[in-house]
Amino acid sequence: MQSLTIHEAAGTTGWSPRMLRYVEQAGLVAPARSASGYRLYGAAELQRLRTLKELLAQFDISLSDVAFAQRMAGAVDLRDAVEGWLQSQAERPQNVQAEDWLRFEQEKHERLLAAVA
Amino acid sequence: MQSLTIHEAAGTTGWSPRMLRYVEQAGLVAPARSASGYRLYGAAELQRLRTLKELLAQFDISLSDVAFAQRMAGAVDLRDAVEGWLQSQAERPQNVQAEDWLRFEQEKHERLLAAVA
DNA sequence: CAAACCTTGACACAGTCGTGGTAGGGTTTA
DNA sequence: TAAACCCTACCACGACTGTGTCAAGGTTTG
Repeated sequence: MQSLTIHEAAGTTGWSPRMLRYVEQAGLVAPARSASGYRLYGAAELQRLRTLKELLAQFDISLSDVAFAQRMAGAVDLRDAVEGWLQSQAERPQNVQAEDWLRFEQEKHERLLAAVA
Repeated sequence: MQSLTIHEAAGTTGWSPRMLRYVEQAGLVAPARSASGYRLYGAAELQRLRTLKELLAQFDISLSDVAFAQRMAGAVDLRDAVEGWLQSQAERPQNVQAEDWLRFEQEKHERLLAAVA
């Protein structure tokens, strides 16, 4: 068996057991469960936990920021709404060329395809 | 002059003056200023404020979520780091085809170009 | 000039985030 | 079977979000 319990996983990732449960609740890293309900962390989860910790520290962002990014990545309508809103500011003055619009629309379609696939 | 003061802008957007200052502090809608420092809301700002309100209500997201999305849109390194992390989960099991990687890399490069342009 | 605005800064307060505990109750294992 | 785990469900507490209100002082305008 190459799965660690929550306490062992905490030891090798730098998170506390308490935080591992919290991260799971946030929907970011959900380990498998044993028959009796124990969390079983595999190599993939451990790696994700380590890189997550690094991500938060490096950019000084929060778990909820990453959770929001994840939600956006999975919900095309949300993502398009937010990106559309952001698009409406930045370069309204002068520097909006037709090409920007084309690319924006094209990427939107690609995302739609990706979401369906 | 087609610019409204903060109180007038509040009236036509549904935000309170207090919240308009808060939204500005969050970096989301920054109106121009008069010589004496008064906030001057133009048509573009008013529109952005209305659609922002709708965006928050429709998806039940927070100002800080939108602020984070804006930060990601402007910082390629942050965006790539977060998307890369998200990429590392979802479909690790079986359904990762080479095409997905190609598209991911290609979009990364496009974003780099877009950021420089 | 006085009323009615505007500005920044501060206090307040409920709600959420990030964390650590603790309690009551199963599971594993020496 | 008893120690050492694990689980869920709470309480607590500081920091931040969202929002209102108030204070001290400048600006616009009837």
